[in-house]
Amino acid sequence: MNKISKKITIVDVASEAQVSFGTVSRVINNDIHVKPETRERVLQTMERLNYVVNRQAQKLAGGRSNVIGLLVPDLGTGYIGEIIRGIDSELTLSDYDLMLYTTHRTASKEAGYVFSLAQDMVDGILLVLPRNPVDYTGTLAKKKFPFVLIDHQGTGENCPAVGASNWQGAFNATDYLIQLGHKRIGFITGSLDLGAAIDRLEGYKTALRTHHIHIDPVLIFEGTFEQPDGYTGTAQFLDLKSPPTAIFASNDCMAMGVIDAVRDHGMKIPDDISVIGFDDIPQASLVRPALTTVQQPLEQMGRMAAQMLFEILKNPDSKPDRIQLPTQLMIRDSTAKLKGSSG
Amino acid sequence: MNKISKKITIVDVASEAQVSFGTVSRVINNDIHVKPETRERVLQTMERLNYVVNRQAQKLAGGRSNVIGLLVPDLGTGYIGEIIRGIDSELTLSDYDLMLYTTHRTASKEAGYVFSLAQDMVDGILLVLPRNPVDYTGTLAKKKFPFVLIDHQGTGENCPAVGASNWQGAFNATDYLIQLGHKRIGFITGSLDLGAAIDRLEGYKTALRTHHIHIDPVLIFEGTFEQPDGYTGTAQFLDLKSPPTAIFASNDCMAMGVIDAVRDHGMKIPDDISVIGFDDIPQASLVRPALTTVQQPLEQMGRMAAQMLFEILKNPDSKPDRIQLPTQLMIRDSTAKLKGSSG
DNA sequence: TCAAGGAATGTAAACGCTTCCAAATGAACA
DNA sequence: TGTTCATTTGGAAGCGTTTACATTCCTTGA
Repeated sequence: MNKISKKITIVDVASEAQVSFGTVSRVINNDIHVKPETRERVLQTMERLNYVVNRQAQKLAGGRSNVIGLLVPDLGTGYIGEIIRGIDSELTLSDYDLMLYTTHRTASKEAGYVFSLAQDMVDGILLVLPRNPVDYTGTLAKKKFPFVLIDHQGTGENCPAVGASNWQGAFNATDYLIQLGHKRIGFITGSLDLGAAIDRLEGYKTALRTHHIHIDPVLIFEGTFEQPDGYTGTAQFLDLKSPPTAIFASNDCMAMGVIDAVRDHGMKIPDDISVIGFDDIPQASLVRPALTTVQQPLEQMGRMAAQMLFEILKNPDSKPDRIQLPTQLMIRDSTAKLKGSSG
Repeated sequence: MNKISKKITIVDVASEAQVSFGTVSRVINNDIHVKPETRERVLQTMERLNYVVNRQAQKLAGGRSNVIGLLVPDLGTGYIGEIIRGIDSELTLSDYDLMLYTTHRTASKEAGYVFSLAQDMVDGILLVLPRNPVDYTGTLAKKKFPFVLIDHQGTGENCPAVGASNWQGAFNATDYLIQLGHKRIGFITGSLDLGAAIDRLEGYKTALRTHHIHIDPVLIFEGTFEQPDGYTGTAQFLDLKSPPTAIFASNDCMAMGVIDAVRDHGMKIPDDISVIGFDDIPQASLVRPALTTVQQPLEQMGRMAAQMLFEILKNPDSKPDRIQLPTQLMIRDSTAKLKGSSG
């Protein structure tokens, strides 16, 4: 109620509660060595004074800051948005706050800079898809800085990571198309420097092999996970003498490009051509026709990653864990039985 | 190259560069009183030692932290995502980092708590759409804490804010429908505790009045900006004896609900009924038929807000500015001339 | 040649906390 | 009653900065 409410510190709380500031600090940190009634008195005083701990000072003095960092490549696609939601929902249950770094933003500076910066801001860090994960994880592991990789790309290192079963997802999707009678299936890859992209490609290939279908290199277009790749690849496919009857894009963004290209060619989905994506971003169920896609549990991945990080923070010596969440084929309206197929 | 690369501080830099740490601090802060050659030497030493300033300590010692906060209600709709992208792109050009707070996450605790927390973490804060802006802005203004409101709701206060011309956007959209020959136009409102929602409703009403069209209360459905409202409202409209021939939803999310409801009623868009949304979220151009909507420059709003905040940070006494960005009608495929209309 | 004054640099104190060690208190036992 | 040991509390040092003030150095003009 004072004119200018000056900042309340542990010293203020201490003098109000008739204890030393050391004791107040102990209360804050749930130290055992405080008499219950003293603790209670201090807590009440903190309440009454609207005391809020200064995390800067906490961290500076060698404690935790109760802030975790999230490093993402960009905010473009909704893909990240889903992951953030998962993280956020986990944060709700904890006492942590979130610091957001986008790598494109700091691409100019070296990765090391970001980390140095992050390291004394946050207690741990969550990493989404840095294109070149080598430096990142190496640096962090060396410094024993707590981190978890999201949608990891399987660098040799043995570090905590949560990902999805990309291989299985791609296999199932391809298999499903084959069940529908499709034999010529175009595939648009993601950035092949990413483990996830490779796994998807392999899943596709394996499904074809399993059904003894020839893997035609002409039907594989190398993309980069960006929407235009879907368009370009599809345009290329449709110019073939023997074009595919179905197209499997390595993510939903590219699938949107595929849809546009198909439409621009005057063909109809799914009547003339079936389309499958990967990720199940929010848009996927909204476009018309609704996109059949492989659901990647993005939100859950974010949630799990946050959980894992908290676990590591709590118990720094826990051994690195690698979690793989199942993907699920979401059958919607962009796929159909091949016309004239007996399948 | 050392085994354990211990943290480099200004003291290390100072001793390496043969100056006192005070001088190093001066270099960091671009203080005039440093001999150019000394400055150069210090800068080179910092470079060589990979020195990175500790922002915790900076802030603690009374300086800035070079971190700004962003307080958003949630991460649901892509609406926020667009805004964040704008902010982020502005951040790229600056030396600031971003702290993300979601209010739902802290709803349990009082708003004051979040602010106390934020205030000593960040230099300034960007606010998106807190449902009850009163407390927030009041508290902040009183403490003279730098902040900018995004997509503001016009509380009486005179505080820095960037918004969009909701009224004009709604007017134009309604006017356009009328030009197409529509006379019975359903309107689904947003949460009417928000200024933006009210402005949109008023724009709609004014357009009708301007064309001497009766404002039928039956054609106004009160929603909350959530997708299901669009569905419910539309279902209700279509059950009317004299149903609307066009529906204007106060945001794109609800428009998606409208589309679903129309489809479920076995009617076609835009042949049987025209639909307009508001916001132009990324999905809008992706759904089929592509949604005609009022483009709200979300990314630009984020960008402007960040700019304003930086400006305030640089010059704390600059007078509060209220920016209103123009909205734009994006005509796509969900609207058409009224059948049998001579318009 | 010397004093005066400004430019450049050094230094102590403070920011709000944690942590470690020392001091005080109290309980249990002989 | 005194001793011992565990529990609880107090207080100093330090985290990496900024800032205000003190000091040193160099110019300049008489």
